[in-house]
Amino acid sequence: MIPKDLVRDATAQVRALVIAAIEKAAKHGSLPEVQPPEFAVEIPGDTAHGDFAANIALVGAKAFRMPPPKIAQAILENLDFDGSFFERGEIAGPGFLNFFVGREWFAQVLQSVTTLGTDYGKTDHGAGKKVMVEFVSANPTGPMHMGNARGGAIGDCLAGALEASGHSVTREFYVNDAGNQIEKFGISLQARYLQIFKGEEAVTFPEDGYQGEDIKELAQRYADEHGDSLLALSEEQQRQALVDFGLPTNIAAMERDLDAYRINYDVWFRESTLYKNGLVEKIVGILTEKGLAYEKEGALWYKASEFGAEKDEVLIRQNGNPTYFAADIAYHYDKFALRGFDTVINIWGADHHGHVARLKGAMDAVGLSGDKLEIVLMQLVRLMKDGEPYRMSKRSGHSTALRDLLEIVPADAARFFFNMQQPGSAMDFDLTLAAEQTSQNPVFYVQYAYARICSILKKLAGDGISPRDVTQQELLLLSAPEEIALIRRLAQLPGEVATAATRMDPSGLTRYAIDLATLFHKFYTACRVSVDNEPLMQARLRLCLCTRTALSNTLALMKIDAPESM
RNA sequence: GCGCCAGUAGCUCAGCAGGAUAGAGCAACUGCCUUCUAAGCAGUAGGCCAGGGGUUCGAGUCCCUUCUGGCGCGCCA
Repeated sequence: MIPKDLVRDATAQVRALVIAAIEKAAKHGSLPEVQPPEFAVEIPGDTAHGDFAANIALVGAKAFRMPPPKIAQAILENLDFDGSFFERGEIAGPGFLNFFVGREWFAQVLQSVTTLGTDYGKTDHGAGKKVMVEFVSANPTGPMHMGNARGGAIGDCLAGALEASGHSVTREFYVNDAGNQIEKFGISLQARYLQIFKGEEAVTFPEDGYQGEDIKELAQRYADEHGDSLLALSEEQQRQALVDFGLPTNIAAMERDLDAYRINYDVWFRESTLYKNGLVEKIVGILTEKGLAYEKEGALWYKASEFGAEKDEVLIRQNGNPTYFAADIAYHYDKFALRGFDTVINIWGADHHGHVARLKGAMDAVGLSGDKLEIVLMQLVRLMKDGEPYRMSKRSGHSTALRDLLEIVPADAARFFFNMQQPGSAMDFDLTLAAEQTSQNPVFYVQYAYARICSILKKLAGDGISPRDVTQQELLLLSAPEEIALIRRLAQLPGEVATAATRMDPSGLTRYAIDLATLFHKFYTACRVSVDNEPLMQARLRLCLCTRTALSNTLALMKIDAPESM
């Protein structure tokens, strides 16, 4: 049995050791016989405070009715480290119990990384739970913008973290190919199309139409391919033909752009199917049956305020058309009730936060559980160039398209940058930094560490030296502070991945990668791999290989390349 | 007006669900390449964690409040 996560194992051991010590102390009478409280075991920021620390004495002051240092003392005296990773403990600060692992633990970490290889970092935290991540879901009436770019990077990397931590993941794109906006799309295309043949002045562009150049381009493409054949048809037929042409064109373009961004979906779900298969109707029926719908001013309303929303919401408009909200309830009903997802995660722009409570409430209302719906809200992105806000689109006044971004910034850098911050914080995307291949660019910093490792291996191979199996005894030769610090961080990858999944925030992974790179660079500066002491050289070579594995696995999970040379 | 999110070094951000002296990177300054990639490393400097109250052994972290910024509050999506 190969340990997958030695940090988790050691943490569990600390817990068990402490509990056992408390019981023993209670028997001797040095601690009162009471139920010990919940306590935390964590990795101290300062390694002088041990490898792991427990705050039991601090949180237990009330329960034991003793001052923390005394509690810590009683526990410490009863700790039995036999057969554990640990060799000693001590009391520090206001009453922390600090634990120090034996050197064998570090050797075991390297053995674990070596054996697991590309699987290192993966855990079974998720226990095979079915999770959907729905992200980007950009409006198919136009090109994707920066918000979609950020959502794409976050969603895809989060999906990666969920997969690596043992979930069964489905990546999904919701295509809004129905409703009002498609109508608007139709009339906009129609106006542009007619303008081509009748002149711009002859046809007034609708007030609330889509102004973008992309609409003009689509109309032009239709005209190029089909000429003025639409002029003979009815207005409705004109719009229909243009939508039937424009929608697939736009969707194909999104698919292509996302593919260049390394995002590939398992499912492209069409909103229109919810109308075709009657699911929207069914939802309205369910709510009506439960007495949660009522008529007012010719519309059908749902009592959203009874399920945590600020106010009631319209399901069916006066004109008989269902609202977007009605379709969204049906869509999420489909996700949970019909397709059986245990958890559904939606990545939304922060401007949709008003929708969160009512959609969760609606899940409860139709007899499902709103708790299983997780919404990750991300703040908007501001593009910066040379320290100033920047618009690079030629289309005046409009937001920048994802495909324009990818022409300037490599997908590697974009995916990395969008995941350097938590989704919840507003982001300035520094184009200058992301596009330039300089030392300041964190992506290159990390990739450089990887390339450096590869370079060492190549150099040694050129000298006829190749890595061989190393014994635990030989791994114990790694004792420099830089070596120990690097191994300690290597050990944390499985936990980092699991945390990213649990918190639904992949940004810890980019920080981890940067950290690992830093620690490797420090090791590189302090310790030479190619030394006369053969066992030590092999141990260091092993450390290099393990670092390469951890870096590579971290980047691979985010679909970021790790180049062998730079 | 009501609601949501945020305010930490000059700039961009961390701070692990309350813990030990508040951390990185960039920018600035000083050092380190005859040996595995200097796209690197070491060091210096930089802070009333927006302000004010509270909760307790202990608060950047939790509660209240004020200020500032962003975003919502459609029979739009």
